Amino acid sequence: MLQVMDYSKEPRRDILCIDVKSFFASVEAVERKEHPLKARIAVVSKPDSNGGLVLASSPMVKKLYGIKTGTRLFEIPKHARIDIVRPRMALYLEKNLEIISIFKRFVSDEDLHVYSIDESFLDVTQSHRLFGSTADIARQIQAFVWEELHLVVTVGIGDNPLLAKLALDHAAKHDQAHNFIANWHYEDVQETVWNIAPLRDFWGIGSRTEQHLNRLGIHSIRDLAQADVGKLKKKFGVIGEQLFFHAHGIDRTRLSESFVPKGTSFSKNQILNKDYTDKHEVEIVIREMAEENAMRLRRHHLSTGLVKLSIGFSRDVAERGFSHQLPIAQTDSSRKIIEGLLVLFYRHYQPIPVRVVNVTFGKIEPKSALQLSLFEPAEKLISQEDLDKTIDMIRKKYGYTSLLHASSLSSGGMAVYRSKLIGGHRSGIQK
DNA sequence: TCTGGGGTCCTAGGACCC
DNA sequence: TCTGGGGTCCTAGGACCC
Repeated sequence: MLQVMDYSKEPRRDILCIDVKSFFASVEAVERKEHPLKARIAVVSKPDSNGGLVLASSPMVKKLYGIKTGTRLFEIPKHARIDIVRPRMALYLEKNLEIISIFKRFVSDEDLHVYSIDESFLDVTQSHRLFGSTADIARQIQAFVWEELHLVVTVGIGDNPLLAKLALDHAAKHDQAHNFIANWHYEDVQETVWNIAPLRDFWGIGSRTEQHLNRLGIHSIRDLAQADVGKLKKKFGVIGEQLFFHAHGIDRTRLSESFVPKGTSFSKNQILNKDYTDKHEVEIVIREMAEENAMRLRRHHLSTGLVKLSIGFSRDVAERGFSHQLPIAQTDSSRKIIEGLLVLFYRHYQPIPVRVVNVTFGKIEPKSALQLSLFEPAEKLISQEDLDKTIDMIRKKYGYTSLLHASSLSSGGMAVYRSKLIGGHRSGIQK
């Protein structure tokens, strides 16, 4: 007996999920006046290190060498005729904005949800009178993006955001014959959604959840749709229930309601170029990362009330590392933030080689008036604040490298290197 | 010799309160 | 005399996404 859903009460919207084919690599191709589908480019996170990671590769590179996102640099054959390119995040961000401006010709702001640097959802239910059918709108967007930017976009169409996203990932991206557009609706779930394999390719299922499901005898999306919801809920909590409904193509998210940018945390993550055995060198890295993150706070007139520090140990040891957080008085002061992080660091430090450092600020709030602490004389507080602002101003004008704390100049310091990065990647902007 | 970086959400267990 | 119980908040860890 097949478990099938009654879709008559489910929302039916006209949702597009759009992404740019091999976005970073395609932008690089266009910059070189090449056709994005014919170019042979791989954008690699750290081209200088064998451990560098492919962030995007041209369709041709995928086809000829099987190189895709996540491939390591050392896995790329030496003889391969591929341009290995350093990421230019600032450039991609610019192109992203141009593409979004094209979307806005077709939908109002509330019906647009920018999901990532190269993926957006559009609810075009209200756009038909002006622009025609859903498929017409998809084709017009493709045409505009091609004419104006020479980029190829792929479009998934569905009754809700999930179906649109699945249509995009599992059909549109691979289907050049149909002009990179795919349409999935409730009626097609059994022939489309249920056939997605392996499990981990499904949105929301990673390798861990796949293993867990396998242990429960669930090996396909069809199996998942036939499973006992009660049991899933018991094993996975609310996620279990959600997985079950997703397997049936059900998703009640309304774009116009869901689009509430959270923005509650800022984080900096860094895999060090070697294992750090000297705790002072780790401290310096923490200071730098905190400083950069604090600059970001001040630039946006925000403050944090919670600092988190995660330390990952070297792969050579059995221990994994630790992660701790500490509430602090709402602040944007580098000094206070660093103080909190170092409390965490020295409270939990063990003499084990460190390879990964993560600094996160939580409880981010708009900065109101100057927040005075009861325990600190007001004058001292203000002067520290002025100092931070001055430092930021100079850095904004002359670049991060123009002002470094003395500690950053020792061998553990990577601030200079990192200053050339935006979002962890080279910005491509000359300082 | 091989470790990207920036996010969000969920959960279990403990502290604390009434 | 009693191993109460529920709510809320916090923390650490895990899992996922692009």
